[in-house]
Amino acid sequence: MPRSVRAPRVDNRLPLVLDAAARLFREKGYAATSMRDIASAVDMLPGSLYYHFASKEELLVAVYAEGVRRISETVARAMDGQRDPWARLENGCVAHLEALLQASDYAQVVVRVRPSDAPAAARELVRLRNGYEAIFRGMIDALPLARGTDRRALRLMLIGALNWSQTWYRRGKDTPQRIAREFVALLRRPVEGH
Amino acid sequence: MPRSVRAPRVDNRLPLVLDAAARLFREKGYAATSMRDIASAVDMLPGSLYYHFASKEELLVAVYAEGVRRISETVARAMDGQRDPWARLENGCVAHLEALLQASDYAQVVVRVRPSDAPAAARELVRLRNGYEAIFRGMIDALPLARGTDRRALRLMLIGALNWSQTWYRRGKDTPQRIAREFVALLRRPVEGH
DNA sequence: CTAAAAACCAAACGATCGTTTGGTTTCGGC
DNA sequence: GCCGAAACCAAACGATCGTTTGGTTTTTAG
Repeated sequence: MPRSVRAPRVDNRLPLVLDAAARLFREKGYAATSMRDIASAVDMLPGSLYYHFASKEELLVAVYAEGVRRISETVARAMDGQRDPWARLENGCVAHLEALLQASDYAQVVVRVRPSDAPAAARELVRLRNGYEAIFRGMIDALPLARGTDRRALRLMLIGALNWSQTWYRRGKDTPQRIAREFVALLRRPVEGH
Repeated sequence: MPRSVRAPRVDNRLPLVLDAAARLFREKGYAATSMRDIASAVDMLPGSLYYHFASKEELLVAVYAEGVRRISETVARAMDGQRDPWARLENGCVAHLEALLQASDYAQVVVRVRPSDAPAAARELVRLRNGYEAIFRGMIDALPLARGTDRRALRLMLIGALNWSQTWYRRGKDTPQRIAREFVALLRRPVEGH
């Protein structure tokens, strides 16, 4: 069961494989990316990938888990140092969008790939994603809101709006900071006029 | 160029093919659905599909176009009869979600499939989707809003939140009506308390 | 009734898919 | 310096992929 009884070799290309897989899964999606695509991106033979992973789905899980880890860490880091709940939410959303739109192929895989794309690993992928969303739930629950406000709807609306930005975001025309701040502002202050 | 110089036959299974393709593209995604999957769903041979479509991408475009047509019609129909801009928006969002979560496999394909999944047809798919989003833009632009409100951000936030609901919606636990109305309400009235 | 177009069937094409198997190189620890 | 594990290579497996080609059936218009 323990894959390494002694230290791994330094020429281990596993990190490169993960990077390439993350990039390709993000660009083309899970189903449209072949093991050969990933292997040739790191100058390996396709079969060699199976030294590190038992299947394509297991490789996806590894990328997905790393994606969740990176978003969680980024968002958590952006939150502390802030006391005000609204400031914590705003900083968290900015960090979430920065990871999703700029920084990390891994993070984008979490949003792009559906658990049902890898049936055997679906439950695990959902479990991983729920782990992250708990952070978001915490941010929302800390907000002082008007009586009767549906916090679940608020959370789902905000996460949905942020994640969907992946489909229309254009580098250079928008910035994650502006988008996230504007979304939070639209919720916070009344939008109706006259 | 005109495929039929006389009336098509009544035993034409083209509509069944489109229905099956829509269902499978929605369930499994574009890349993970094979022409053989679609053919066997309607008891056809794979090659026979090429009498109706020159390629898999062309079949996707047909499904996608029908999806856009159905959402547009549903939303437009739900809007008229209403005078108040906020009522029009609310009814439009409800109709959008009903199409997306309950009614139509075609509509779900429009949200699920990315234009980049079919490179040769990507521009056409984007064009089709922009046609629908124009309706949404109209609804937002008609709203009386507080000075300085970013209408583009408002539209993108609302559409994103609605479309993303596909990933967490559970039949029986939620209803499209409740979700859409709650989302609009969260934007309309101030959410901050104390 | 008949010709032709519509709507398929039957069978295969080459390419690519995820994966396996058996061997080879290369490095870390004693 | 040497041995065993780590990290691959080389080559192929059967299955499945989108698509093509040539023929067959069925229906419609005149």
